[in-house]
Amino acid sequence: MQNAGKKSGLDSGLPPNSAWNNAHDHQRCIEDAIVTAERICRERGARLTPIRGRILELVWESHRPAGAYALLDGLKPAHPSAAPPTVYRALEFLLKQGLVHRIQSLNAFVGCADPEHAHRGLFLICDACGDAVEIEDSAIDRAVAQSATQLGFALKSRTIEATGLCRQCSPA
Amino acid sequence: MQNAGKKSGLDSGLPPNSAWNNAHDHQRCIEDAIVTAERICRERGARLTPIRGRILELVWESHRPAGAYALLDGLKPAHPSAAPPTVYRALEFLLKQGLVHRIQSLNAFVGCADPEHAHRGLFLICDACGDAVEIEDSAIDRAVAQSATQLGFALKSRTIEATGLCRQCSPA
DNA sequence: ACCGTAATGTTATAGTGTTGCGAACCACGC
DNA sequence: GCGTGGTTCGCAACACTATAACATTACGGT
Repeated sequence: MQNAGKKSGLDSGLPPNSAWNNAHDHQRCIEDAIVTAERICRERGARLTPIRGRILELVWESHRPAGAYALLDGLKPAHPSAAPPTVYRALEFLLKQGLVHRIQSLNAFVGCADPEHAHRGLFLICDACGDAVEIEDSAIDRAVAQSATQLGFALKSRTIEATGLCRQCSPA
Repeated sequence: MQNAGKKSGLDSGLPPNSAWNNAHDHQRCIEDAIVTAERICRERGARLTPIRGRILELVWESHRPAGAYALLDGLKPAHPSAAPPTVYRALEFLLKQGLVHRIQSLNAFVGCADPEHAHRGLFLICDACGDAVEIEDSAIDRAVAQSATQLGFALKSRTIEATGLCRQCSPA
């Protein structure tokens, strides 16, 4: 269900999203994400302003990574004065709070399903439907950390992004 | 890049001819890369034209990922008519031949030290000196493949990019 | 020499991200 | 209430990254 097309102008030509979990109620997805974000920000004393909240909603409108300028288009109806820096500043805030992730290979952003604790995810991006899912795997973490350590490299951040076909989009 | 060449003891400590090894003879790095590229292209019937060769040289001038427009600047003296498409076409060719890699998080390109066989690397990028080294780790490959398989995801490609401080740049 | 394809030239434009500065806003202490 | 200082936002311009579209040239095979 994370249908494209609800109320925003985020669509840019890819096939409509198909949920990786057929049963998932995407409206619930969004609401949960917003509620959680509000709580987290309250706890941390961070300000989830209307602009930032709206960007977060837009990011969550689908599980497809959203580009900054698509987000800008979605923001403009409610905030006509919005410009690129408006979006990038909001994204910077959301990234810092761990509420969204950046997908480097797409220059785009997706909501984070588990913003409570810092984590290093692995993204699986479907070439067909465009959906990206984030998973965690401690084995990968260990393997990367070990490789780095062997070279005397002090790891600070890391991103893993994979492409392919998700179950729904795979031929039979 | 590092270990330009061939087999170096693969896992213990620094590769002998590493970018992160002060002693490494970088001129040799470049020459090896060019010679290898010429041979590979000859074997494959691919045409390593002057423009493509020059771009490859430029990419290899350092172990720091080079942006397309920096490469364009380097290309212009010898090819005054060069324009962005010139560079991107050359890069497309080099990428297809496996002679360079793209660093997604930097929108930049580095030479590949082992273009002989297809491989999925892991890049360690030093925040201080900017050098990027590519390493391979089958354990990571397996871990990623396993995670994907569990979700019914048919893996096609994957990139791993990590940042931090290399040994030379680490505070004692 | 001729033809078809690959490679390059050329111009224009799309897409992504940043800088700088000043005004508005907000929390906080007085 | 009233500053005051830091955060957020408006606004304009700009810088960087990448591709589209079409014309032209060079190469390789017959």
